[in-house]
Amino acid sequence: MATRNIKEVAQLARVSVGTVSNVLNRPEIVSPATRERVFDAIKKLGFVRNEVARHLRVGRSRTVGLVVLDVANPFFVDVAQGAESVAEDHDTMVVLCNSAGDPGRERRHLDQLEQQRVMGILITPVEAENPWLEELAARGTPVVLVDSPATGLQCSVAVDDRLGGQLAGAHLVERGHRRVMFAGGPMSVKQVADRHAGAEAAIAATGGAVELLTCTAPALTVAGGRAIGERVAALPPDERPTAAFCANDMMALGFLQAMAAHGLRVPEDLAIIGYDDIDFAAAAAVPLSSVRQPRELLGRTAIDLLLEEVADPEQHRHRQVIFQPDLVIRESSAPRRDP
Amino acid sequence: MATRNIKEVAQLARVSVGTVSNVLNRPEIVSPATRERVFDAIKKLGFVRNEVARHLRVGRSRTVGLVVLDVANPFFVDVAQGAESVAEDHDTMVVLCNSAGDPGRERRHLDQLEQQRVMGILITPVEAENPWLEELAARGTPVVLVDSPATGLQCSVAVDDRLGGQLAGAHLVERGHRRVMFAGGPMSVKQVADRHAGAEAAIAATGGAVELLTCTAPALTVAGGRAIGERVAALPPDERPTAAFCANDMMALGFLQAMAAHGLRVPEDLAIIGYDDIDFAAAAAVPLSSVRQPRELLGRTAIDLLLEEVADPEQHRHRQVIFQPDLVIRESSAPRRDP
DNA sequence: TTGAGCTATTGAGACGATTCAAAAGAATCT
DNA sequence: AGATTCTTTTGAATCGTCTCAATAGCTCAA
Repeated sequence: MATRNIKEVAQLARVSVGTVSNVLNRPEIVSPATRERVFDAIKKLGFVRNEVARHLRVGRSRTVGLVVLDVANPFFVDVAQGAESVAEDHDTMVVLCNSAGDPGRERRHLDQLEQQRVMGILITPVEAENPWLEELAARGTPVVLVDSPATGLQCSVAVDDRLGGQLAGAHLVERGHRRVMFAGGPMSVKQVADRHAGAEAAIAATGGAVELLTCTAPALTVAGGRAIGERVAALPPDERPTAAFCANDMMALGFLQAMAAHGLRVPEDLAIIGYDDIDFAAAAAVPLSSVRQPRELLGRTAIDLLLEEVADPEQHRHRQVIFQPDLVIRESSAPRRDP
Repeated sequence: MATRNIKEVAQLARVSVGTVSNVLNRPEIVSPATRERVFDAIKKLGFVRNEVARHLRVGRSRTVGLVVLDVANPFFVDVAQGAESVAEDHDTMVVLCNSAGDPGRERRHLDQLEQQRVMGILITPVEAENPWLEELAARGTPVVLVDSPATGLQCSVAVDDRLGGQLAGAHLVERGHRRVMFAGGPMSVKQVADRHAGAEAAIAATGGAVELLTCTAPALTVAGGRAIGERVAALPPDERPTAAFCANDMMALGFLQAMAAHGLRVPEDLAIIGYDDIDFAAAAAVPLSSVRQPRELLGRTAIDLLLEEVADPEQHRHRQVIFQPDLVIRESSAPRRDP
């Protein structure tokens, strides 16, 4: 069935198109009688406003893009929900795009979003340095970095990953571990590098009493964690670390699975601590200790900054918001029985 | 910075707007020299094609909407990934919308998608009967139902939930359980009703030897499962079921948490089986038995059907595709030690 | 009766791309 | 040179809505 347009509505209601448009956008300036006639016509024809044409004319869109590193990671789903809850109040749509850690996919999503002339973009970039993002912003699409370091050139919302790493590292040290592994992903991902640096700092503070091994997987996924876990399980017991700090909870869950598969007990044989404190962390085979981030708040704040910039681009000053993570201790890093 | 348009490009390259458009859409019909000039101008100006205007003129959009019941449920994330993988090959965007089981939110998302004139909508509806969806389709937006019963009026992709329920029920019966609980959500959700009906059938087949209790939570979430688990844990041991079939894995995880919190052992004191076989099911405190659905395939097939309809609306015949679930047995429903 | 001061309505441009019939140019053949 | 074909390029019309200056209709006062 052909979709109806404003002109057909105008014809049926015997008014001009301008009036129909007024009924749609500023009903209060239209006399009640005509307004009624127009609404009737709309209903009779099943007219639905064409947002595309409206957008073209008005120039502003009512959607924002959210590009995340991994939709399968509940952390990002929570960030997205935070963003959406705010967007909803502003009658705005959030389109969720998954870069899956692939710069190519990320780039394609950004192109598409820019072509759609979205109101703005929230993004957790794959790579820390991204000139493309700056050009995008320079061409007029506001960008807010989410869970990512501030470059100063745009707004950003992040959690102090270095502090998070430090909390995790210090916790393991305090539990008496002397050989700790950092199970991470590509160090080109700033989050990973920072969490690692934090852990390193905590361990360096022991003055050499504790050793830090670093092992990386190609991606921060359950499979990545499992792969590293397999390698660890294959080590002779005396070379094996007694604790692992995983760059996120997905990896920690994979690591945990590998331990179980090889009959290693957590935390007795090896303690684990993850990062993000996703809801599934508490439900894991051994409830996971983790570094919690304010996930929804991250999303909410990001879109707040974006809306602020859109509302008044002239006066807007870019801001870098940083939240603090905190430690959630569960069974996976419970104190070791004395050896 | 003002965004450039085709006219500015044309001016700089000293050709007509028609030629620029040709360079963009059918470069092969433009002479190499002009093509080069136009590309140079595009690069110099940082021109980005306005997809909104293009869409308005051409009439077809390059995005499809996917409305799911719960983004926090990895099942739907996987369905979305399946859909996106196909969409990507067709240079199409999938916008993910979360109805969160709320008909109001669902309705608002549908309105928005229709106003945006998306190419089509994939949806797991909140309610089985939905006249609104039919009107939407009648007005010209193709709709494909996902993981939902076929109404015959549109395409649909589903998994046989009744069979799934039957598999789960039969499995528990076969394991020797005589008092089984179905932990579900609103029966108005067709999936829940069907899974329940399947379990009921399997149990009825025992000729009254097995008893089925039914308990529902307001939503199919971890919290919902936990709430039901709490109630069960509070029952005196001899009234307590010996097994629970949860309407999905999220609930099963919640149920499991409640058991652990009250010191009940799974599967010894109470066996659990979930539904969906999400990745986290295998990583749970007690690895969950579950009824597996072909999640990504569901998404891929749904968008295939949609693209088929869009490609040739005249000749298109609506189809109802149904997949078979299968049982994945893990520790949470391991055989009971003989009492 | 005329004019001023309202409110309600109108309708002619945008907005930025695509399309396509027609014109212009280039190449080939008589 | 002129006719014929083929290749490129042009530019006006179009998609559906919004905006805004202009107009119409009304009331009230002088």
